[in-house]
Amino acid sequence: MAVSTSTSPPAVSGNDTGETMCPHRLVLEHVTSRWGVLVLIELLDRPYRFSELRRAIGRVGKGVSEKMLTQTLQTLERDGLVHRDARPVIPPRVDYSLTDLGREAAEQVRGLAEWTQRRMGAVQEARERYDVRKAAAAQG
Amino acid sequence: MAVSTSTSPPAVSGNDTGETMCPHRLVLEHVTSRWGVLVLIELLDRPYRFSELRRAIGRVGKGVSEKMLTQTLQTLERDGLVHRDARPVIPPRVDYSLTDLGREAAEQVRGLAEWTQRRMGAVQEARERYDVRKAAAAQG
DNA sequence: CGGCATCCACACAGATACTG
DNA sequence: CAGTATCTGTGTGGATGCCG
Repeated sequence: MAVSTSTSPPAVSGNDTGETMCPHRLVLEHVTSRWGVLVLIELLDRPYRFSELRRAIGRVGKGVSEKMLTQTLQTLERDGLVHRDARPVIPPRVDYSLTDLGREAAEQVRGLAEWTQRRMGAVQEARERYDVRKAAAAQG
Repeated sequence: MAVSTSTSPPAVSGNDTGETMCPHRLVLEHVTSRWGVLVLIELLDRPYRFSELRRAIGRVGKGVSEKMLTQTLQTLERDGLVHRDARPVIPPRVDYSLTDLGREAAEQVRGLAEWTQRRMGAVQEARERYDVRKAAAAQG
C-alpha cells in the first residue's frame, strides 16, 4: 500500500521525527544539506529540468543519485523554496525553479560557497600546518 | 595499532575518501555540516570551553554527542577555522575560538541562520499549503 | 523522462569505558 | 574536564527495477 499515513517527504538530512527542536533548525538543515546547497546554487542561475539538474550537479563533484535529488527537491519544495512545474506532456517534462523565498536562501548559500572558493588556498595551507604539527606530535 | 597511516580527523560529514572532487566542496561540507554550522555560530559570540560549547548547542536543539563535537572541532581546526587553545593545567582546560578565517566563514553561516529565523513564518505557511495540496491530490 | 519502491552497504552518530 | 578507543544500531544515501 505504500502511501499510508506518511505525509511529507523523507526529509533530506537529519530526522524530522518531530523532536523537541526549534523548527528553524530543520529548515537550516534542509538548506545546508549536502545536495540542498548545490541545488539552490544551480537554480540561482536559471530553471532546470530534473535530469539536467542532476547532470549539472554531477559536473561540480561526484554526483547525486536520482533518489537523493528527488528527496532534496521535494523537501525544498515543501519548504517553499523551490517551485515545481510539471507539464502533462509526453515525454514528461518537469521544470524546477526558485521561488522568491528560495532565491533569498540561495543567495545566502551562494555567498558561503563563494567564500569557500576564495579562501580555499588559506584552508589548504592551514591543513598542511595542522598535519605537520600532528605528525610531529606523534613522534615527540 | 590505531594510528597507522590515517592522518587527518574522520571528517565531519561526507566521505573524504580522496575522491575525484573539487577540494572546496569538502570545505563547504565541513562548514555546512550539521554541527559545524552550530559550532561556528556559537563561537561567533565568544570563545567557549568544550563542555560549555556542548551545552550551548544542546540548548538550541537536541544536542550534540561529545564524540561528534570532538570530530567537528577537529575538522574545523584542521581547516584553519577554529583555534584550539589547550592549557596544561589540572583539571584540563581547553578553549575554542574562531580564527580570522573562521570568523569570515561563521559570518556567512550566521547570515544563513538569521535568514532562516526571519523567514520561518513563510516556510511554515508554504509547508501547510504543500501538505494540503498533497492530501487533496491523494484523494484525487 | 520523471518518479517511486525496495533492498543493502557503509558511515555517522550514540553509549560506554578508559586515559591524562 | 577533555578527550580517546571500541563496539553497535540506525539512517542516509546509492543501485536497481518498475510505473505514469
